[in-house]
Amino acid sequence: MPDSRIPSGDPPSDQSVPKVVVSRLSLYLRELQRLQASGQQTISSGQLGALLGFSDAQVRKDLGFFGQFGYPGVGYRCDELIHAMRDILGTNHRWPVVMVGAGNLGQALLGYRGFGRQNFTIEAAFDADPAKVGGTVQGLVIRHIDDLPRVVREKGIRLGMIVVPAERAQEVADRLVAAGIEGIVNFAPVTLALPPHVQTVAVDLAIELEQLSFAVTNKLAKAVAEPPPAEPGSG
Amino acid sequence: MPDSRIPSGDPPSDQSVPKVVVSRLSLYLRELQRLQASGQQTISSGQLGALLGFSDAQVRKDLGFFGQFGYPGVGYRCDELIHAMRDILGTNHRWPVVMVGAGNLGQALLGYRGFGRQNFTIEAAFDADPAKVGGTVQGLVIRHIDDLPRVVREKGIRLGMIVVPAERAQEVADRLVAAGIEGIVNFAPVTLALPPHVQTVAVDLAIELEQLSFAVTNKLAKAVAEPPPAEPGSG
DNA sequence: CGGTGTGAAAGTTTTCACAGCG
DNA sequence: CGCTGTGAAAACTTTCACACCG
Repeated sequence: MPDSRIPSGDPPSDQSVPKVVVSRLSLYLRELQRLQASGQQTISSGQLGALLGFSDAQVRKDLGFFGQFGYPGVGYRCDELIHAMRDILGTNHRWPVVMVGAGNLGQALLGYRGFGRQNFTIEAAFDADPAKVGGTVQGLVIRHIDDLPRVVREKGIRLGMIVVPAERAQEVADRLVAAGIEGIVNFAPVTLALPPHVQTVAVDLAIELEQLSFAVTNKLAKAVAEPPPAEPGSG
Repeated sequence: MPDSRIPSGDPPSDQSVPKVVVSRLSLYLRELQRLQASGQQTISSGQLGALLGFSDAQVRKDLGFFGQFGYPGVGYRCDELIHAMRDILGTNHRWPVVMVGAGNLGQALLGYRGFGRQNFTIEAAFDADPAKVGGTVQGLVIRHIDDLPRVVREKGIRLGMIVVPAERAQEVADRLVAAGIEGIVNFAPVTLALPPHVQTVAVDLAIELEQLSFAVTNKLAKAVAEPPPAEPGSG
């Protein structure tokens, strides 16, 4: 991997943006939405950073990749910044998603309300097990995986989630790619081999615990993210 | 965040190890276990890297943080390296884990077989909902969250998972910390405020899709250079 | 040979520090 | 004033390249 950057054709910059910046963008957005819901109108880079354990400079630098959104002496207007960030991340429009694998985890994901809040909808769910096909989960009929190409085409779906056992994940990935899917979230604990034009994000639940195991074992000192209001005057 | 490094008191090095190295370690381990299961005895840094999209030098450098594991001209012996990596990550011994939140996702996690393979066991599950407490999910009785401190103490549990709605996550985190938990995997879409000695790993399912949305959107934007729209801020 | 381990170089990301603005 | 936006410096991570090994 020569580079962790991303080609970008965005108006405010023709430069590439580091992946880690985009991941922080999602955190900023999540925090901003919470602030907005609690009625806050504006926020400074320092405040936003403190909530997430980042420095003020980091917040400003990250946003600077995409344009100028702030007001000197004031900070950022929550509503404006939320709209801008959703434009950047692409979540101002709805994303229909297909899911393959209607086991335990897949069924739970079908019921997860958090996707809708960010404009993602699981439009169709698939499985290869005849015992599951035709059944209804969370109001959605499970379809046979052979229907995947037709559904993807008819509904113009670009994103997919893989929630099948490790042994079947590569095969499912191949079918998603063949059906025209452009991005995959992979919950199976394997690394997928995919053509370079297909984007992936991997989530391995056991690895998350493993990272924690290391951290706890090595008693990592965390120098960050202590936002409770115990600190009176920060000046 | 002044530093993403980790103080380590390990024998082979008293140097600190970047977090990103530890995350790759988990990927190496996962791949090695797959190779071992398929009967492969040894593997070179180049082969292992190719399976994961990393360079040979990266693999060697990463391993080099922890010691010398290879044989020049041969590569690494899968069984030896697996054992060494599990020692480093701390998964050569069993980790009992508590889970708080027995909703859709929590119940699915109780049934997830992947944890056991890496030596994690969900020993107890908790909820605050009286309708759920006392019920059995995946063979485990759901307990009331008030029992948390006692169970954590009696079973010597150090890790916890938060699988409750966003609004309740901080309160649950506080209770986990009060009970003596040292590391938390947080599935709720909020950033937790925690004392620095408590480790966290965050998994936000909507954010994973959001990252994909960005990647897919910007990969396709090629020769589309439009004039910058008038920005509000201090331009 | 084919491969590891590792300094040194190259490249990337974060922090610093300050001009400038409302 | 308080805060943004941003070059420049510092810190960190990855890649290179090569001595050395079986």
